[in-house]
Amino acid sequence: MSESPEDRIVASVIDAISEQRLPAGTKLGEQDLSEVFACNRANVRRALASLAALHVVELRPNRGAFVSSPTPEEAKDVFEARRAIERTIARKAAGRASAQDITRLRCNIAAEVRAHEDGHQPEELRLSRAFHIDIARIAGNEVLERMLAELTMRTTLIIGLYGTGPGSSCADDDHSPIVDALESGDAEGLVAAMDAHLRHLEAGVSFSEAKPSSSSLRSQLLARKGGTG
Amino acid sequence: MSESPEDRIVASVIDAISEQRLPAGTKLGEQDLSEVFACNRANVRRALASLAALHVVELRPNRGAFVSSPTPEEAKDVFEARRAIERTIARKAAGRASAQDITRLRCNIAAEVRAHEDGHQPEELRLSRAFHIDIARIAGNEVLERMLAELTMRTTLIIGLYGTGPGSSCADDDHSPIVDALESGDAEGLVAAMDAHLRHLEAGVSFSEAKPSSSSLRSQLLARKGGTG
DNA sequence: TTATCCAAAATTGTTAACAATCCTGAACGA
DNA sequence: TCGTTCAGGATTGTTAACAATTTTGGATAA
Repeated sequence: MSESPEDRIVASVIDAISEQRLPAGTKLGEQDLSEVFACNRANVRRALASLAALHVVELRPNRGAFVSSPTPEEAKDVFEARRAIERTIARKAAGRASAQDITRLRCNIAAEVRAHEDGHQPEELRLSRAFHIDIARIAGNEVLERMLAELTMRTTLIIGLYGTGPGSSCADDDHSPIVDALESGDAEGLVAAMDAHLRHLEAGVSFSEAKPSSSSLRSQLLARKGGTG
Repeated sequence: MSESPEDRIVASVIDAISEQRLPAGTKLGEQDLSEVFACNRANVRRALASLAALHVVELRPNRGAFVSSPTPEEAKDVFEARRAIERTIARKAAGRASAQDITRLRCNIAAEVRAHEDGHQPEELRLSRAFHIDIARIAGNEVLERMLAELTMRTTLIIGLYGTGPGSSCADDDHSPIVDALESGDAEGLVAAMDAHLRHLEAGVSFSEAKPSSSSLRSQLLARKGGTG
């Protein structure tokens, strides 16, 4: 334990965004955050600076911090960068996955299917992200893993802003062929499966419409913390 | 104008590291920074949080902030990630460079050669980094560009820590073939030239030795600012 | 000499108060 | 009705003082 308040804020906000509890554009007031996380404003401000450096948050001087709203341009760049990163990760992860890794990934997919059938989209999104990050961990490059973590989070924001229909997120079981290729050690097959999956994901967004949104910050952030206090 | 103190600190520290004025492990004291940049400690602390999020700095609780010291493992990961990013950038930049871009890049190379002949290594390093980032800008993907900016900075730290000999940094004119391929629009040739360059760069480091270092923070940071005031 | 201890100095971490800016909403006039 | 103006409240930005921790340097003893 003994995690600094700053780290807790950063992790919680990223988690909340990754599960679409915090939509793009949400204002992150300093007072609110300091109350939710039981710390002083100085810590909040440092956390917001970190989040801004990670492109999670936009800081507007004298206005406050807002969850980033990727532009269509930015969204295109994020997808392209993600394809490049995931290709590299896939090629490296092939032939390096243990039986235990495969089991864990299949278990993750099962949970995804369950969440999908239950119509529990936030959980499904969280699991999908965990799936990709797990593969990055198997690849064994922490720098790439961290980059992917950032890009998947931004992808979630993009889908929340420009996604067409709830089913297109990660629903159709693109993940199974990925694990199959990973298990058989077929590097090029894995790269192809991953690329197809990402292009499928990208096809599910349309930049013609933008969804404005507002939400009550407090409840969205508290969802993942012990809310009894 | 009208740049926040925090942004100035972040930019200055990154610049200083990119020119090897600030070696790995240098302590960045809050008092020192607040005096150098004429601002209060709150701003310094926020800037350090941002720098930590960018892996420029390590924060040790109750100890302070230190310029990151990449481990050999991390160095390997950074090189690998950089190859992946630069390949993608190169493929995209090919066939998209204007005549003006080519001229600017050749001009940059000329300046690099001059700096090299003058034995002015910091300037050479700065120009080499600018060269790569310029190509990223030509590629037109800001996300990849920002990632490369971070990776090149970390590369500089790695070379400073583990580089063998001053000549191996970027000296041999690997950059000219890159511009040639870029000019002729030969995407695969460009990728190959870039990859060869990066592997050449990577060959210039050895993890058997680590160079301890210390430096006087103030002078290193002030070098790039107007020191007359 | 070398190791240990301890007080003083320096540095980081926290807090609260104050200043500056922005947002809200009602009063006012065209 | 519609747009403007302008206090009042809320929020962000700044500052200084204080607390907690680490580092430093010398005194002491083996």
